[in-house]
Amino acid sequence: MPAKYWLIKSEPDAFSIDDLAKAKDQTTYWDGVRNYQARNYMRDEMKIGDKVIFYHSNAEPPCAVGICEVVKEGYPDFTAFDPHDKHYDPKSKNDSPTWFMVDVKFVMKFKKAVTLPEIKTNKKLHKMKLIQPGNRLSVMPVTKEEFDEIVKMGS
DNA sequence: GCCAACGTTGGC
DNA sequence: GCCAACGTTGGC
Repeated sequence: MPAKYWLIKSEPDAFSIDDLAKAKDQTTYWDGVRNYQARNYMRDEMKIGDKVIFYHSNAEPPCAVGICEVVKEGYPDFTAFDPHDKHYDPKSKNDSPTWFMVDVKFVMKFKKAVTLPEIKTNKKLHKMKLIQPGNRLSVMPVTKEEFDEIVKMGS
C-alpha cells in the first residue's frame, strides 16, 4: 500500500507547527476531532508513514506551514471520555468509542508558508478539497500531486 | 467580530 | 422522517 497524503488543520493559537516541533518526541496525538467524516479518515485510512500537510486555520493569512507524518494509526480519542476535558463527549464510551485519533510526528517546517490565496491561485490546486466552498473538514485527503506542489511552493 | 455554510439535535 | 433551531468552523 503506497503512502497516502493528508491535510490537517489546526488553529495556531491552539496548537501550531512550532508547538509540534517542540513537543516531546516532536509527536502529538491529534485529539478533539468531532466530525464523522474526519473521524473515518483517521480510524480507517490514515496509515503509519502517510505524509500530512500541517495547515494553520484562522491564521493571518491561513496557510500550509509544514509536514508531519503518521506514526500511530487510528485509536480511540481518550479525551472524549474525560468529563473535565474540553472535548468530552458523553456519547463516546470506552467499549465503543465514537471518536478516534492518530499520532503525528513533526517532519519539517516550510521555508515559506504557503498561504491560502496562493493555493487558490495555483491552477494545479484547484481541485483541492481545502478550497471548495463550505468545506470545513479538519482532516482531509490530498493527492500526491497536490502534496508535491505545496511542498514545492513552500521551499 | 461578523456571518455563511453546514452538521447535529430535538420537537412534532 | 421532517425541519427549525442551534452550535461550530473558518475565511474575511
